[in-house]
Amino acid sequence: MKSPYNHSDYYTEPLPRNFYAYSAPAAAQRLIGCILYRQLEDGRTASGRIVETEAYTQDDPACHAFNRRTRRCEALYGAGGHAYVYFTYGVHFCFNVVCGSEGWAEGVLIRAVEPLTGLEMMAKNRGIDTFEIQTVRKKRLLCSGPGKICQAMQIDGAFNGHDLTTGCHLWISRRHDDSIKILSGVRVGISKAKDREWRFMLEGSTFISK
DNA sequence: ATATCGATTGACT
DNA sequence: GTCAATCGATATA
Repeated sequence: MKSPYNHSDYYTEPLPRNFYAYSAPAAAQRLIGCILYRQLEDGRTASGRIVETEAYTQDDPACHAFNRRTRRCEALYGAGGHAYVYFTYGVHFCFNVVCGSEGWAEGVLIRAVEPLTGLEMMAKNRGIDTFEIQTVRKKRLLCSGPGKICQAMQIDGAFNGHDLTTGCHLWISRRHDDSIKILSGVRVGISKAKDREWRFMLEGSTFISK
């Protein structure tokens, strides 16, 4: 029952590889406002606007790839435009967009998304009553955190290394509005390099984490 | 082999 | 505000 997604629309087609060929802090800002798409095997889709990101680089003490090249963070060393998905706290998955060039680890953690379509599916995945997400306040519960996004959009370890430029299963499309403003701040939940202001947020969004 | 802790979340005081 | 859940990756020996 698979229904291919319609990529003829300028706004829904996946961003090309070169979109990601920037260092993480730059890529993290480029990704604000872009649309994250998830299509399940059965054809159902969910999407949301990326409103919060964080940058991590190989020479950054807070990065998983800081000490050495390990099995877990191998995907971070790939070419830009791939996914790095890891499991943390024994409970949650977190989704990163690999950026920069192959051989140098850089990634952007997607921390919060404004739900746009597929809200019922996301609510079900999050264990939230579909009737309740009518209000903005309840919509926030769907994707206002990296673990929540993965649970809502069914992103798990199987997506580690996934190519985001193919437009299949999981991809990102361009920003619709270029007049947005981006706020920055310190990253959340880390113990090293706390001072770097590598967290970026869409100004005015009510769908930020925390 | 064993110990520690984490790019989090939700429940509870 | 505090804290448990829960497990794999990593560090240390």
